[in-house]
Amino acid sequence: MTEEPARATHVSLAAVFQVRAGGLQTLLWRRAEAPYEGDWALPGGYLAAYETLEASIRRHLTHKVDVGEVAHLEQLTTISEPGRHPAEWQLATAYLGLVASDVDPAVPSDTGWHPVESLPPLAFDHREIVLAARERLRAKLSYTNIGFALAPPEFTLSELRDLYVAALGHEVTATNLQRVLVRRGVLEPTGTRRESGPVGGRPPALFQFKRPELEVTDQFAVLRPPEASS
Amino acid sequence: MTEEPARATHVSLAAVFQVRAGGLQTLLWRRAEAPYEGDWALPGGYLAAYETLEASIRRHLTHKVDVGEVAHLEQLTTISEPGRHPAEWQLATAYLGLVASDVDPAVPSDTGWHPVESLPPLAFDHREIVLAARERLRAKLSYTNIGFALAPPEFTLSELRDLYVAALGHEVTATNLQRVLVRRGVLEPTGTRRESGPVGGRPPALFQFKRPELEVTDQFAVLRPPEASS
DNA sequence: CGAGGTTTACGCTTATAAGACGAAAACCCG
DNA sequence: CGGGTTTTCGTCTTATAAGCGTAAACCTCG
Repeated sequence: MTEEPARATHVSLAAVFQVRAGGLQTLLWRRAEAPYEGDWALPGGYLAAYETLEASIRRHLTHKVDVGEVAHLEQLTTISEPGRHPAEWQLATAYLGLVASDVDPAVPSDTGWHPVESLPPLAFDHREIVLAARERLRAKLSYTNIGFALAPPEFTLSELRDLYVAALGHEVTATNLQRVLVRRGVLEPTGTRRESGPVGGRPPALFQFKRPELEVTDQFAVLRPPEASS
Repeated sequence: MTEEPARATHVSLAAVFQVRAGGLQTLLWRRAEAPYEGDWALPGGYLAAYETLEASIRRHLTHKVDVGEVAHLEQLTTISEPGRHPAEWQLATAYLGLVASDVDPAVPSDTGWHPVESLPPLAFDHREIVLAARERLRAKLSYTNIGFALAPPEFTLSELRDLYVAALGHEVTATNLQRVLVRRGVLEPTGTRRESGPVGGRPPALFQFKRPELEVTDQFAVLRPPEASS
């Protein structure tokens, strides 16, 4: 029995976040065709033959933003509700993308940044995807070094705190942020300090993330194994 | 421009775990056809037209195990490497399934349980999927109440500890396990105690999980917001 | 019926991590 | 040089987890 299996179309989508104007914003483009003509949508598009999902989302992102500016990209989930597209049977694999706050990539005229706090009407199930992506980001800020993808190469603790505040949506004290990140070994001072600005005040020390690859802090593994004694 | 997008085949797969004989084991079946004829493989199969991925994996699991015994099922990731199937362009969405330790579901003759510690040669990329699923399980044991899906409705602390030991692969002290889980409010004593067995010893108290739905402990959100003062 | 063995339960102590707070440091401006 | 501002650092308090020892509750066997 060699029946032909059913084949759905498949798209890759990405919720690309950047902290702008003190808030978390996501990249959207305005659809010019039905369905959902005129609504805003996530960047993405059809998977090409023999193409990897990650290659696909990178290819489609290229049309909306310089993909070199996307500091982090990870798969979230695959959505398969048959009614998610009104006209065809289409699966969607959602990605989370992050852009550092010190760049302002050029985007086409149909594309722009929108605060996640006040999203316009979105096409398909894209609103749910954006909110799920934000939850993933918030969770990972706690137990990984994913903050490196939101921050410039060098930054002061106040600037980093502002990024965390924007992404997490609640206050963060710079003191504790420093201790937590330094203890985990993901943050280190560069040794230099910024020339003080026009407002005065003590010139802040500059910090950087030690490694620009995603790392999970295993410190949150409660019931962890007993220390291997030397 | 209304080009036809490319369409891959799509399968759902599940790494179904159960603690058996003191170790974590996964459900495998032996392939009778090429490719990978004779190798062991994860349960799963083609996605049917207009079928949800979760419905698909449940349908395929039915052929290998009583799906009613699967206490937890969650999506892991979607794999799209074009070379993962030697003959066709096939995507795969992997699931993690858990079966409580007090049941022994009937399985077909081509299907059996295998210790994750010593897997036989597996077809396709199924070995990686099993190991990734185990990592997900281990992580979630620390910050969710997912243990309910591995444990019987009622259990002693020693039994629960044995389940955690088997799943985590390292020692766990019953004292700390109890304190951690009770503090999080996921575990509660039933009030009854088990009649003592033939070995003697103090009869243990019986416990149960409060809620059989997956819950995430937000306690691991470091840098959490300041307490809302009343 | 009591001693010894076994398993569970519980409380005390120690270690570590996080949050709160205030003082000191380092700069600007007038 | 004094006042204002921002950063930095240390300390105190609280919360959580781990280690450990002892008590409790049951069995069996002599």
